[in-house]
Amino acid sequence: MSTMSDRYTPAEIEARWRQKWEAEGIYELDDERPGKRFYWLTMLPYPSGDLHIGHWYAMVPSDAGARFKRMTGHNVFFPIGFDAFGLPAENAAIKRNIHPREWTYANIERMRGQLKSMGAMFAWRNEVITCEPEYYKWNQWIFRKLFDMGLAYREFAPVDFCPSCNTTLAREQVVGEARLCERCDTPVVKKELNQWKLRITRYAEELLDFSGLEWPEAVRVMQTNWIGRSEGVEFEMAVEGSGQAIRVYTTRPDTIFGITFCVLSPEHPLVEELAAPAQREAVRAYREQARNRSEVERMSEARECDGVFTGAYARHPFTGKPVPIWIADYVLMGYGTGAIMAVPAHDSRDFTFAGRYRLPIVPVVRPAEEVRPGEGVRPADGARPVDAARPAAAVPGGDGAAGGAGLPYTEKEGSAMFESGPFSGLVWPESFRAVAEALEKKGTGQRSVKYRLRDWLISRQRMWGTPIPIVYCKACGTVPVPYEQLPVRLPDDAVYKPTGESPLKYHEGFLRTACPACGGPAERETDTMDTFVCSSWYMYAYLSPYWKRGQRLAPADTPWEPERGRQWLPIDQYTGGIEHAIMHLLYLRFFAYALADAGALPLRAPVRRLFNQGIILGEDNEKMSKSRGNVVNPDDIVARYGADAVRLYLMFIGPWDQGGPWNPQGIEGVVRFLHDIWYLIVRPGPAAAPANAARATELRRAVHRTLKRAGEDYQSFKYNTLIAALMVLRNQLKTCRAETEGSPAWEEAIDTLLLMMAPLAPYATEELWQRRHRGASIHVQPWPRCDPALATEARVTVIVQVNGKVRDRIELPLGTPADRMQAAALEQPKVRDALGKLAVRKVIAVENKLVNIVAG
RNA sequence: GCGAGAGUGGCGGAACCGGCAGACGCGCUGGAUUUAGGUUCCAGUACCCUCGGGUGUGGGGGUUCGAGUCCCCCCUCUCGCACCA
Repeated sequence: MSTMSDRYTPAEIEARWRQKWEAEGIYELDDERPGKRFYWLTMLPYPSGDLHIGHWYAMVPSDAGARFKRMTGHNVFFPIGFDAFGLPAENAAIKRNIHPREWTYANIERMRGQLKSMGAMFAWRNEVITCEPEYYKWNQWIFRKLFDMGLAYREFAPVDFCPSCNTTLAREQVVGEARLCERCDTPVVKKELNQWKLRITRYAEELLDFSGLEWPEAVRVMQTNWIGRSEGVEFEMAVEGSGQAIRVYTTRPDTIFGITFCVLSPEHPLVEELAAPAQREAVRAYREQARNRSEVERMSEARECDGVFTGAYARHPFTGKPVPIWIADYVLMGYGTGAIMAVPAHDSRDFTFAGRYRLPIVPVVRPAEEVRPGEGVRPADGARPVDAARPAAAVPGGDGAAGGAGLPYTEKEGSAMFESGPFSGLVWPESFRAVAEALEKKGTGQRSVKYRLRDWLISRQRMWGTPIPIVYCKACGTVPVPYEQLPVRLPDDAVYKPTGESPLKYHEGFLRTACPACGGPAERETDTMDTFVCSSWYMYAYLSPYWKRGQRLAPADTPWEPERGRQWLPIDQYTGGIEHAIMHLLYLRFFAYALADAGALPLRAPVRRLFNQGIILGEDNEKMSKSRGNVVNPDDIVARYGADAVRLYLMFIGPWDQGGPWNPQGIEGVVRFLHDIWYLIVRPGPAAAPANAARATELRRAVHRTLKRAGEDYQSFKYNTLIAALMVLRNQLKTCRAETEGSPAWEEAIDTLLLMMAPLAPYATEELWQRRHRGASIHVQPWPRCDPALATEARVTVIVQVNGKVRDRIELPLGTPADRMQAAALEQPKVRDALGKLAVRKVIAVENKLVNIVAG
């Protein structure tokens, strides 16, 4: 200590304290530590090999929040781990002819060091690596559990396939209108395959319930839209000349009298049967075309809705009139019943379709105020037989001219039915209810709720993932691997070839097994699980990593120590990127429901409070990417300025949820700030001026004002304004140093400043704290107490306006009553000047703020 | 098209419930120190101006004693969803 330099040398200081904290384990999980338990979580990183500035931006402010929480008396658990399965490892393995594990663990090794340089209070002893068999055995256990509960099933169906990643994807992993792979931006293709899915749709309704969750509005809205609940009516329409009926689904039963045709999805099972002999060939050709249509074609902007008449007619449920049945690929088999009633006057897609094939357009709802009482009480004439094979002009009454301006009219709020028989005049939502009830009474329809959410496809044709614990036996069929035989391990000697196929398919040792049911020869499932399975429950695993290591698993187990779960769950604060709004955050909630129903999890809402940080952009305000050459390497900046400066700067840039561009010059400001604090403490000040009591009191007020502000800003993650407030205090300390240094006020100011800064700049504050106090770490100190009397000013500056323009300012004691303020204001010479000859009409006085004199 | 969010100096951004617009920082300008550059320190920095003041928060209207903030209309940008019946 005697040779201690007075220079600020972050590299030396940071290495020293990092070592000390680690040796003392001050950040590790400790059930016995006093204080209310608080589980603070940042999303676990993928071990890509290099820590990106984006990782810093995600984790550093999160760490600051966790540290503040600890200072305010909480027993904080802030774990970290690695989401270690995934395709990049496999690609690297092929390229270098090594095992993906080698690549992955080398990256983890490197990233651990980088993560540690951040100076975060991670509880490293609870680290979890998801590609460990002791971790993924629980993925398999959970899969098995879901299988037993009927929540995991295998289905042969059209699925999205990424030709570049050579694997199928979940619906959530297909992005945007162009339908690109979420990982590699390649357009996905449709394939029909046998795939394992998790029945997330069973929880659709519950997933819409966010009550009690402090989650950002944006996430709640996105998830709600993704789940896409709609309330409608499903009803039967008899098909003429056959015993069959088609079931259609609509959310607009009030427009039912406007039906002019029906549309089945090309894949609808009844199509073949219904098609009239004359139309059979056209129907078959269209189905063929729809099946082969590539995604690109389907999405091309020039594409219009097309379809083919089947030659069959359905009967309108109320009028009994025949309605032509078409097939068209704008109707999807995967939603509703795969069949619709088409009301072109009140649905834009039906409208386009009707326009193209010149089908009639019959309006039956319009704004309520435009519907005259008693209008159109006779049954509508909307559904006329149409010989769609001939041009519409030749169809009696089928010239589509009934439409006119203002169509399609799709508004439902405030709309009323007309020309709809007994329903005419009914206004939404009465109109919905009345038609729905009528259909229900007939016995051919019932109200029905549909969701856009699809089941989660988890099969991946990749090797570096959790093997799906299923065996296929010629005799017994699909057999789940028994709990006690888990884990099904990945082979260590798989051969990686650039064929794009999973090596598991050719690994005899893995593939060939004995059927758990009959003992006969059987084959293992070679698909692995989506890595989002790992991240759907890792937060519980952190509590007791690799629980039941080396032990046999049983159905009644819990993948983590149950007592720990009861003590520490739910996660009190979760932070991470908004890009996970749908996938990870939806799967996580689904898993919580499923695990709770399995009796494994003691709660259904796993995350109480969520915060999404923004994205840090390159200097050019663009997303960082190697191709743009605007990537900021945190290691370089740490080497130059120290981790504390990088931490401070990332939090100073702007609101955390906003992200923003990295300005390489901007960091200088926080570097100066750190230097200023450093030299205020370690170097003797200027020759002391006589101690000044008034200055000292002023300083104390500033300190407590800042303390109040800092506490508030920490809680709402407003680090940018928090740091600005600390800088203001720094400026004041520099100004008043000569007159206050050495006084109790000065000492209080310095200690308080260090404590307020500790969560932001853990290294420098620890070093300075230890130089002043020697002993327990600054990071186990309590948050300083704020004196509210000092935090508020005794006197306030009141502005005086004349007709809304500022003319003067007056200093008044806090809480001066309005009439006294008014009197004081009117006495000011400047105010008198400004008033001149004007007569005072009115005076508005707002306590502690302003006086506005209205004159004219 | 639907949904969400955002438009404030040269730049990042402040501004609680409607009450001094531009805190804090970067950059820039001038000065001091320095052989020079850098560092550091001091002063200045929204715009216009006849130095009294005037104008300013994407544009236009409105409410109010008073609007960046509230209401209506419009424009621009970012994100999410998009044949979901």
